[in-house]
Amino acid sequence: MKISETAPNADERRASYHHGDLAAALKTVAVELIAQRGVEGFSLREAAVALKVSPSAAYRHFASKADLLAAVSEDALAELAECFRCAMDAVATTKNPGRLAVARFQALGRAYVRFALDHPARFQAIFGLSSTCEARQANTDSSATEHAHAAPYLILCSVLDDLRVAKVIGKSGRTEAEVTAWSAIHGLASLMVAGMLPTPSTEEVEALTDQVTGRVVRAFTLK
Amino acid sequence: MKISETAPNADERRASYHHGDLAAALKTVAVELIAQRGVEGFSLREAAVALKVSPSAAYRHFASKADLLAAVSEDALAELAECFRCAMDAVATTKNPGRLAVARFQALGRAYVRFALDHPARFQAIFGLSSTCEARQANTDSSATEHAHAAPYLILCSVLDDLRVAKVIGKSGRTEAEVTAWSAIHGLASLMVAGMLPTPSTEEVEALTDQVTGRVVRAFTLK
DNA sequence: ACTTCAATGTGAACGGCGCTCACTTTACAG
DNA sequence: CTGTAAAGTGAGCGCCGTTCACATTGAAGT
Repeated sequence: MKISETAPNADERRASYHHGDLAAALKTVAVELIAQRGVEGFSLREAAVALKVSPSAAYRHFASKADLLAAVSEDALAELAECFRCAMDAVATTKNPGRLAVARFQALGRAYVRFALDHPARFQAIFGLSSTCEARQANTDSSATEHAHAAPYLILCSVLDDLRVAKVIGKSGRTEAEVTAWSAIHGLASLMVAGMLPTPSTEEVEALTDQVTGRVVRAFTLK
Repeated sequence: MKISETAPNADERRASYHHGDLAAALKTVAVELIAQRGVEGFSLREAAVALKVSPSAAYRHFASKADLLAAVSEDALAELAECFRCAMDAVATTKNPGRLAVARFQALGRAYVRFALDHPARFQAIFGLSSTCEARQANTDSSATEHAHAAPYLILCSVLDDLRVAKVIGKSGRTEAEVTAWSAIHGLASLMVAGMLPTPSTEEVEALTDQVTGRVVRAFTLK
């Protein structure tokens, strides 16, 4: 993003032969192409052509197509985390810590679903490939996969901690809530992106999301 | 033409030129290949070679690779529905209709997760492609997608009806429960298949699944 | 029994793909 | 001014999905 601030003829010089920041440009155009054709329809060559660059040029910056996709996924994950932080900060502060934590939790749910629907390409980049089945023995041993979601996951956990501190949920519930809350929100967003749930207007989506997150809170609320 | 000395039965005679049931064979080998290489690594040509058949032969039975995958998905969905029915039938009958309905609901959750983990290829065939993003205007207009999940979804709904009749959940909760329960279970299975949750032993998986389904029930239980 | 025909499988071919390699161009350090 | 490493090029390999003209087969009609 910090390319065009030095000299006015920088772009032109770069355009002559060297691109300037082909790596970033590739990631950007990749997101656009994925948005148009889906992850499985994304083509490295097409991205190169769109940037008026030889297909082999991409391999100076990424070891493979999968590597580029992984980089896009990483960026998207950071973006999701940023959305989480924004959503939490945007929650109106309340004196009641319980209500505040619940509001934050629901804001996270809305942010997650909104991210998935607004940026399906990025969402697909994060969760779309996953290289399931037996074909992932050469992968970094699961710790990387876990780490990949660390940022948003940790934010969720911090809100769950808030809920526990505010005595909205109990101690044992706190642990269970990690998986349950993550599953419910992720499942909702996945099904919506996949078009397997009626995807109504924005307001209805938010209402539906609030329903789900509200039920999750209820599932763990101390009697 | 040399096939067998004893009795050239129908199968072997067909094997000379005509395969017999190439459509079914393609679907079967597709599942195997997807299990090995994942959906995105699946190749029509490789499937044809595995069956000792010309790549173009597949096009006598399926309009395209996507069409074959759709057929696999359809079969997998029927199989999932069958798993649901088996799981429900296997629940020990109880006099308490509430407990029975809850047990059935949890059995459904276990069946879903078990199906996803035991048959990741089939699970991926159902939910893996989905043709998200803008690239699905040529698709059948969402009613087909909805119908695609009709069978398992309807089974889930019937159990939710049981829960309502048994007064475990309320009337308003009954509607919300459809989306919430589906999202939670689907999200759990998706995250597990994607390896984004610690995938422990079978027993622990069942315990985790029961936790989630139990919490869902709790979320809708009448006070 | 012979013909006809629709169904099914073949092989070659087209363009697009991921990826590699030898080469060229550029930017910059010494 | 020059050498060197980074960055881009273009040809080419093998695989892919898909198509098309053609070959083979089983069965139905006469």
